[in-house]
Amino acid sequence: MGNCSLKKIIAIFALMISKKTQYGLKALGYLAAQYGKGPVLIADISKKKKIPIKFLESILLQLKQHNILESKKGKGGGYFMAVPPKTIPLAAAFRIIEGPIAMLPCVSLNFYAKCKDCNEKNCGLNRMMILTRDATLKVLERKTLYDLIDG
Amino acid sequence: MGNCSLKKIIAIFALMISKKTQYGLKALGYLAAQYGKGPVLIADISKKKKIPIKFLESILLQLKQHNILESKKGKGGGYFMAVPPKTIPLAAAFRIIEGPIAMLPCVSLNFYAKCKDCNEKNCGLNRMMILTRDATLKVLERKTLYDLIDG
DNA sequence: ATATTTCTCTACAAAACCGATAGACTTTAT
DNA sequence: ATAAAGTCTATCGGTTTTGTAGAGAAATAT
Repeated sequence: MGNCSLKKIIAIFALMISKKTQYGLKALGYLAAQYGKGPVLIADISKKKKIPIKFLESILLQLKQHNILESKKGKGGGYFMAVPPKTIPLAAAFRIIEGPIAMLPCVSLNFYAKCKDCNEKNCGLNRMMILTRDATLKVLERKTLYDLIDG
Repeated sequence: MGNCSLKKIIAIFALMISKKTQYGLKALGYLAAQYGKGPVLIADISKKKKIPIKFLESILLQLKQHNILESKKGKGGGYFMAVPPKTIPLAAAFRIIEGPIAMLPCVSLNFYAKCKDCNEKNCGLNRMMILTRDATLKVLERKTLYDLIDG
């Protein structure tokens, strides 16, 4: 049927960043706003930003393992930013949270693999994807976690 | 955290492009190159571009239903571009095959959906995603199917 | 008319992925 | 010792992606 429910429309978002990344960036924005004020409870972030707590836990942990966040256990503990928010480009957070799961090999420098059946020196698609990639990176490398702060 | 290499970031953005979109855009590049030369067999595109034929069929059909391609049945039939390749922005093809170009529903022009649990007037993430959306669109609206032609 | 060619439509299914949760474990403060 | 808080492992169900199979419909050639 031609009837497109909202749910269906959302479902066809293929280029959309994942829920995980949305959660992660929202959490980072929140922690950026609290920078210098001491540890923030996972439960607090979860509540304020409406993020499922166990899911959030794993995201924060991952960010800690990549040295964007630090944590403190036990009473009075929590998560907090390891460095000033302005020093972390958005691109860095994206890279950590989204992770290298799949890719278009022929536009990747790090996980590069030649397109089989395609000479990329010649490939129109390759050329176009590089252009859009660079346009996006130009933004995400310039903006930082500080820019994620609400308000 | 200063050492966020360009390489890894690139891998992440490449990962957002589905197989379907790769196939579709490659096929369009091929058909763009054959513009004005009459119908091209699905089987021919499949063979030349190494795309699974039944998968390709559905993609081409979808593009036809959105008036980017035309087809002709029977002997001497096949698929061909409905209009000159230069008149179709990449963004149009992208939206048909993959869906929205924005990375979040709440910043999408053509597939907008409101964030629940988030006042987007205030949302830092929303602001950043709008910036990236505009950067990407600037490329994809300017470039056309003609630019997908190999060589 | 009939056979052939070619696109069209419906159905299905394996595999991968995503979002989310449960529960036990470790570390820290008091 | 106890409670608070993050850490780790394991898993689950549902959705999406990728791809296949096969019958159907339309155009063309003979």
